[in-house]
Amino acid sequence: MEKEEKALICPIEIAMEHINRKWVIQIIRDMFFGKKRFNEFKEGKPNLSNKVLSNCLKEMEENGLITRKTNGGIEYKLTEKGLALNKVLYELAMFTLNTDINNRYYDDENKKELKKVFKEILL
Amino acid sequence: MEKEEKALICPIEIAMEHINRKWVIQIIRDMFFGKKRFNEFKEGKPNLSNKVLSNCLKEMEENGLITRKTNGGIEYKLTEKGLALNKVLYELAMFTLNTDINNRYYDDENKKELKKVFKEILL
DNA sequence: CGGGATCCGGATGGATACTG
DNA sequence: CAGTATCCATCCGGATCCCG
Repeated sequence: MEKEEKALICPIEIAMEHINRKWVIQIIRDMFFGKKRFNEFKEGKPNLSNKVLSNCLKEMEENGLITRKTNGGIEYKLTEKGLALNKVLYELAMFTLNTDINNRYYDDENKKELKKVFKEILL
Repeated sequence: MEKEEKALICPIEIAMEHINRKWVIQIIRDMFFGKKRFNEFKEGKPNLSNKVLSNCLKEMEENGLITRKTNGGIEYKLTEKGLALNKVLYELAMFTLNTDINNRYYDDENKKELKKVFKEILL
């Protein structure tokens, strides 16, 4: 009997399957910033419809990123696994801030402040 | 005259706009692993059609992640900006490896080896 | 408040065949 | 080798209305 071999799937691809969908990363970011409820996630996202948000939260729950609990209304929380995305989010933010060399999106002061905020919240 | 304010878009969202499309991350990973040519990117991706790959490479070029140059055939290369995604890729890989606590995808030896490889190539 | 049910249109992905 | 050109399927987002 030979040793069982699992086909080695690239871990990067597996990670991307968790966060590929359009709103997932933004919702996770919101949760790191303290948001918990359905209608909170919709704030500032005029294009996010109920259906899409609902599906999104469901998929995130199936993927083990969040939990859904009743607590005088329904609250969503990051799981251990969801929290483990902190460094991914941090590096995504740093990528943008570090490659915005022509200050297309931010001036130097913005960058400094944003780096500080993301570091405090995500690391 | 008041100070000009740019609307502050979340840097995480901007980063995601670069890598959201289905094959982008895998192509960038391939490039970190030394692949340069159209047909090399197709290896191991039976569902990646010519059209989709072509569009994908075009968009990545527009986004400043890669360059396209003729060199006895056409070669794609990561730009400085593209290379700056190294830590994002690394953290994506680590996320999967660190949260696979039930060894669903990898056994402990695989994990150790994969961590080593990604560290060498991406950091 | 936290969604579910429908419906629609555009974007995206994929297969196949062909080309300079 | 590095794509284009078609055609087709589908997914997905978004709008709207409805419900317990």
